[in-house]
Amino acid sequence: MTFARAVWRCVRRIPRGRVATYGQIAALLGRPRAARAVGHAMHECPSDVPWHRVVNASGGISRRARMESMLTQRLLLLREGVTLRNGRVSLAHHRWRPVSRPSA
DNA sequence: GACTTGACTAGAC
DNA sequence: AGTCTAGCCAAGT
Repeated sequence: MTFARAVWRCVRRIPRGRVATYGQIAALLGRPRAARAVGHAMHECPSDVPWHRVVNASGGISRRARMESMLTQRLLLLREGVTLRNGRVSLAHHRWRPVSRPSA
């Protein structure tokens, strides 16, 4: 099992209308310092992964090569009822809080 | 196995 | 609050 697969599995658990940060995903997988690697994994995620529900620690949409991807992410989030202010999600209100953790 | 590349972050200005 | 910097980690060369 590659780290990337573990990331995708975790992201698939994020419910509609909720978001998680790269660092949060990393922590859930037992690798609190691997936020950057999570981003790397998201770069090549399968279509069944709700990648748009992953934002950076500031609640914003991280920069990437194709700006189109950023716009799409904003659209998908709005469609799910996630409100953005100044291009940022209010993590206090929309952050996903899983009940159980996959690793320990 | 060393080196490079990012959809990252916390801390310092 | 915005910008910069130094660590961070997995993947692909």
